Amino acid sequence: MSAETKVQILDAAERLFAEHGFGDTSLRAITTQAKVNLASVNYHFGSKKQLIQEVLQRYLTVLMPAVDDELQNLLRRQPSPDVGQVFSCLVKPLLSLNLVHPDGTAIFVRLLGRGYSESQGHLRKYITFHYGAVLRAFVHAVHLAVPQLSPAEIFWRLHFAIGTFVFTMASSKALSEIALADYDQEVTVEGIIARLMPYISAGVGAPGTEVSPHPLMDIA
Amino acid sequence: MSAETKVQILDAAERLFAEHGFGDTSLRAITTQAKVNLASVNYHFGSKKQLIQEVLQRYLTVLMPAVDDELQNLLRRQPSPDVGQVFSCLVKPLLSLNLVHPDGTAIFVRLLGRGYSESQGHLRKYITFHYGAVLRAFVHAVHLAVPQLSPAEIFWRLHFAIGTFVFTMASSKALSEIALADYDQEVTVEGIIARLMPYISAGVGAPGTEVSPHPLMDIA
DNA sequence: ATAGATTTCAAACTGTTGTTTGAATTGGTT
DNA sequence: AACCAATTCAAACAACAGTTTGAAATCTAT
Repeated sequence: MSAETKVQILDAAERLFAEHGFGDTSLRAITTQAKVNLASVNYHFGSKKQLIQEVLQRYLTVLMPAVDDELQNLLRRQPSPDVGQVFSCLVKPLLSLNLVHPDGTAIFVRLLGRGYSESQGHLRKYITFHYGAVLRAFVHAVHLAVPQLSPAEIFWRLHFAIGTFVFTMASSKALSEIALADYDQEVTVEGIIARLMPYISAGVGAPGTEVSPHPLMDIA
Repeated sequence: MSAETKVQILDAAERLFAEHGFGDTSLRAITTQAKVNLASVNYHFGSKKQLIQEVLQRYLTVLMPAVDDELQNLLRRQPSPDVGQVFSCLVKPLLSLNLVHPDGTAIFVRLLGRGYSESQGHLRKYITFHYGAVLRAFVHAVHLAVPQLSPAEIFWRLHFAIGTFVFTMASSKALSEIALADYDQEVTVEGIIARLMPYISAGVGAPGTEVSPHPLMDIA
């Protein structure tokens, strides 16, 4: 029954973390919802911090290799991809999280948003450390798609894209409610992702403006 | 000396809120940094919640009327603006916050990011209630710039843009450090905003794709 | 069936949070 | 100078956080 308890904790934790954030979700709230004893979190995971890590890990170990596969597939059949194609490599892997877990895509992507804005760069470092190769492959593919942009420009644009994505997903619940009330739109995660792609593709692929980062030095 | 204490609390609070978020900043941390007594927060502001509100208010009362002015100026001399011109209406008002307060732009925009992702829609409602007219004026201007997009599509794109903006600014400190280390770029808030503009303009102005929000209904 | 390891449980512990209290101090007005 | 209101202050408050404890219960393997 050990595995049972661990899974119940992870399932309850990911939902509460996604909805209220890591800091504002207490272990008591998690164990109550998971119907397990309070102490079992520390018994099975050691600490709250490690619980958070395992919650994210469960998704990352599925997502990242899938993204890597998609990228390799794309570049094999299309050595000069466009931006839309590169970003589309994220779609299927993201949606496949729905098969791993009901509502998995939405939950993971909200967790990602929380992790990026709450953990002061902790999550970023974790991903960079454990999945650096996949990240580099992705950046490389983007570079193939928009070779006219400098590496620095690509760096910024990619983080803009992450921001667009992560923020939208973190607020997706509220946004969906507004869309339903104001525009009679029933919204799904797939729908939001589909709407995001043109925006991100156009943004990342926008004409480069190698802005001087030292406006005052133009005078000197 | 009353005004003195209030201002010191607000100044310390906005910096700590911007850096660590609202939930993870204790009143004790604020009062220590402000060099005032712990109880003075409740004396002058009533509660932590109201302190947060006043911190944001101090900026919104400067920013929003300025944005309104810029929008009216633009539409008067350019009844059919493009997307870039509309979003440029945000730039000067945002940078003017730097005059109100040292580093005001960066602080405010980080607060905005925190508020949007942490306060579960509380901030959004506050802004909508108090500055609904300015928001509508902005949406109207965007509609003039991209009349081919449906109101629903504009709604989504604007929130994508907010996400891009707010997330970038919330992580601007970390991003600036990376940019400096990896690309030898000294980065300022002005520089980031300048880089953001082409991305957001291209994203919001991207060709519309009125995606079916009910993918399964296509089959039925 | 019994011994030993694993897991659960209620309870307590330690630290921190926002808030309140009532006395001490300060400021302005007459 | 004397009074009253406004402000500051140290201290305590209750609620809640994550974690630890040691005994009870359960499972596993001989």
